[in-house]
Amino acid sequence: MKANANRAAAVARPRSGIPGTQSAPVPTENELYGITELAREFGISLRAIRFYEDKGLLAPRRINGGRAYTRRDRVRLGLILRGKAVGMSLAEVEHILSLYGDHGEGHAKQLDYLVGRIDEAMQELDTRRRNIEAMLGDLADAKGQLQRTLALKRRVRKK
Amino acid sequence: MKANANRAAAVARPRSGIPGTQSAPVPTENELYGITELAREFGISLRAIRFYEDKGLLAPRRINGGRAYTRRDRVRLGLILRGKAVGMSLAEVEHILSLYGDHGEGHAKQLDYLVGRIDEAMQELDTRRRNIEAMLGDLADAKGQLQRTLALKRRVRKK
DNA sequence: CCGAGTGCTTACGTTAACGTCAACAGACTG
DNA sequence: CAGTCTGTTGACGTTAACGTAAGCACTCGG
Repeated sequence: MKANANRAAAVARPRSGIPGTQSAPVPTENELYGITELAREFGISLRAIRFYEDKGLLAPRRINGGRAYTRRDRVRLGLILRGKAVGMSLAEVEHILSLYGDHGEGHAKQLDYLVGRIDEAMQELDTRRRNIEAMLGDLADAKGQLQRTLALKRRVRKK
Repeated sequence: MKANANRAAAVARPRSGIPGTQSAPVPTENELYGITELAREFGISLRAIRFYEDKGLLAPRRINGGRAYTRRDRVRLGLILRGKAVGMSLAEVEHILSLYGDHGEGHAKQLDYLVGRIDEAMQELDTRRRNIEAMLGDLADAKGQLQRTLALKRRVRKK
């Protein structure tokens, strides 16, 4: 267990890796996470995380053979899981993730295209939301009907 | 093609089945549908519909060996597909469908229980909806950022 | 130096949700 | 009466999304 914490810290903080080699202080964007750390945080298996990587949804750097995730990776993982919770396939999630990239350099044409894709994605999500709202409405109806039946039963019984 | 329409009608309307045998006019709840009819209407395959039946989500009566679906079946099929669109598994859909049943006879205890289940289902759906709204928000952010970048590019170019 | 703990890769197994294919039955249609 | 259409029942194939297991590497505390 002690080794556990140490190991995790070793992956998380390069400064405790090989002393001297990683002395260059990267200005921003530090904070690396280990795979178990992320797995625990999000309540999923290591296997699942590696699977997402196989599918190209994550691309952690390698430190000493082990995977090291940045904050950005962490955010992406969150988006992946949220996408799944929303009922999207990993392929769809990948598609949406591509809309978040570092397109700071893209040509205007490409950026326009991206905006279009985002609009599409938003419309699909909206459709999904409407479906959910329809189901919620139906369930509310069913519930109301049940409760009316219940009220009748109770009234009869009281008499 | 003519045979098609005739066949479909034969399944849909018992009066053109075996003349004389089906002369008793059922008061309400007529209108039967054939499997291809439903498949076309909902844009799914026959195989899928039969599959849902295997899974216990549909239980059409049999007329002459063929499946005959009532309006109620049609509604259920709609719910199934909507459930799927919402990201539910068939098992979850089945669970929800059970909340719509003809519980006109149930004991008050059971009806109470049902109301509870419905509430649960509604809460889960609400969670899903919130997730979708979060994604929509994220996408809107991404879009806004893109558009600002675009505006800058255009302004520079105009100069 | 060794065993525990963590991680990596490879490969095979599994479940859900169908699709595809084959072979066949009944009923019109011409 | 042969052909076409619609429908039925298996059996097998497929894709997605992992789970499980095996075997090896590394690293740290004792």
